[in-house]
Amino acid sequence: MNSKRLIYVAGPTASGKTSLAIKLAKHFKTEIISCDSRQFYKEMAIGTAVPSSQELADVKHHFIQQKSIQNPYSVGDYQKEALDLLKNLFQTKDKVVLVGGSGLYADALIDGLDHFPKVNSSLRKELQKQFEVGGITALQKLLKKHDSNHYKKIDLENPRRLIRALEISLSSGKPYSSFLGNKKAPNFFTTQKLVIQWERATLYERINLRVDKMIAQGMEQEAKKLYPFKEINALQTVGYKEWFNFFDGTIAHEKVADEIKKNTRRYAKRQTTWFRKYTNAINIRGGSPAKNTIMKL
RNA sequence: GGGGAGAUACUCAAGCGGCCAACGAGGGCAGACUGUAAAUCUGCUGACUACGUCUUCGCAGGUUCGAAUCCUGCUCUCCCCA
Repeated sequence: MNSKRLIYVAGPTASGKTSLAIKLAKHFKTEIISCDSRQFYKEMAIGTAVPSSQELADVKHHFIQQKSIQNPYSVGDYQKEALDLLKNLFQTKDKVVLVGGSGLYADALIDGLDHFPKVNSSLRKELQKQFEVGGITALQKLLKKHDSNHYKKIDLENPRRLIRALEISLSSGKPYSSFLGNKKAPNFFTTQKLVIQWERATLYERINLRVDKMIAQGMEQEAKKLYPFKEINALQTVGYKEWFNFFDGTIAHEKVADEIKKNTRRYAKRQTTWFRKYTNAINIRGGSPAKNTIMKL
């Protein structure tokens, strides 16, 4: 039996993951790994509700504010880096806390990730162009030709998915699906997932409050600074996109907050859907664990 | 007081005799997800004892085999003239 344990604090945005994670990390005298795909970036602090400087001082955090939006960073990169870090941490700790709302990133670390070959970026642009010219059917036809297996399984209406499968297939000369299904979960630790849950209405109130707080903290200025880089992937993010729309003149200033709130609700919904498949998770209702929960960890 | 326009599902908004439980958009709800993931995509959205039934298009009548669509009256809203 493996004595090393990763405790993953999951839950939708604004559910209180940060404070629970800190509580747990302090209790176990350990450190925190973030799996929040936007808190990675040092340029995005206010709009991603990064932990406060006090919180960061209390517990050592990893993957918070350490990357730049200028450097593309993928789940694959994260998976490798976080796994190495985890190995290191488990040298001296029995427990490590993972926290963040990016389910894909958490799963990649916990369950492993298949290895895919590198893709040159011009290929994606090329496929993107084909999509613009020939529409979704152009991509569908291509995929049918290059990976008829995956063609049967994939969401054929989703250009992103089609392009990804195609860029792998085309650049490697092997079908995308041939790279699937070989992943192995790391075996030097076990994982306990905690999912924070709130009544829908309560969560929405928390989201609204958080957005108002972000705006009060100067979210607009932060977004303004990043506006020149609005095409960058990392900035395809709730909260920033809406400000960019305002700077573009697409939406009125007084509508920005409501739009952010709405899109944050939708994001939270998608997260909830993702976490629903964590069948062995401990549900933390109302954000704080029951007395005996910590014992079980 | 006179003239005109309009009232459609949660909201906006098409429809102008049968193909209408009613186009579309928004909002909401549910779902998918292997390097763009705070991204991207899909489905549902009158009610129900649901491959069928029932009740809807301001209200009340009428015409018609048949109306959200035509007629009459009423109520309300908006605009113009007094």
